[in-house]
Amino acid sequence: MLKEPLQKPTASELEILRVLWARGPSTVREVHEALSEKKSLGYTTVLKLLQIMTAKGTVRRDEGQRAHVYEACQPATETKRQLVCDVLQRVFEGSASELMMHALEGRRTSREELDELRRLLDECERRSR
Amino acid sequence: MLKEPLQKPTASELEILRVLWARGPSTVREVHEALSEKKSLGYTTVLKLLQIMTAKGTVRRDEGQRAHVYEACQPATETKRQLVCDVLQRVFEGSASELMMHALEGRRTSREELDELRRLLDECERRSR
DNA sequence: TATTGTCAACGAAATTCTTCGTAGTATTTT
DNA sequence: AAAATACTACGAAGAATTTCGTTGACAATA
Repeated sequence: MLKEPLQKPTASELEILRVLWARGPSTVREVHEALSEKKSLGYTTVLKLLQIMTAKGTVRRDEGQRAHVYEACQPATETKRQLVCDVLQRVFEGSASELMMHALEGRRTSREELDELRRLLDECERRSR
Repeated sequence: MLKEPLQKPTASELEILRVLWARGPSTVREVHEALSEKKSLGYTTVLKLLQIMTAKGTVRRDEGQRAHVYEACQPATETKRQLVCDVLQRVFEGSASELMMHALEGRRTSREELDELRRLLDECERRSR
């Protein structure tokens, strides 16, 4: 059953995806070790999650070696886009500026970040013209 | 048990909150009718959700009338900030510009929206200086 | 007042998520 | 080869979510 990855990853799945994005293709052990630095989590828990994600089509695996190597099916940027679009719709009715407003509010934003944001707007504008 | 609303609302709870934010204090019937325009949902489902949310401290209710009147405990802006901060951390490791990048990507952004975004950045900068 | 309609409370089923324990198999070390 | 180690598969328990049906109280109406 190869389903399109229309469904967004759950909280736990996202944590695993982040490891895979950061490390690239990894074994269960490697993912488990990476996650263990942040929180206590059983090895088989990670294994099970990866098996579920494989079934969902979120990740694929290379069974060539005894320790299967897992890899995200979608590029990080695509999944991130999907996740942000989801809140954009569900919380802000599609208004990017409202989203931005709440993102900037309640946190100090560095000079660099502000510059970067401006650069993004410039680019977006150039592209739309 | 009055718990601080540290927990983020679930998907269904958010839908209800959005109605309460838009309408202001409302009865179960009113919330149900508002939601019914978008999707089919039983009356008691909405009632139950509101009862759960009351228990969690997400909403409070006025039992003065036979039809209780529900109201969000937190202002919309506070909950929205919380939700966006959550993805900001969970998905983008706190980088607002990365969040923005993915939000702008994959959708046409209107001139007005861009202007508004620029205005937000100006304001943010002014405030931080 | 008898009937009909409205409402809250409760329980509970169905689903999804999260987390592991156990068992079995393959590999490596003694 | 025997023992220890590393892995996958499977099942399942527990928690959280979502969705209603049913019941009983109250109110409006005929």
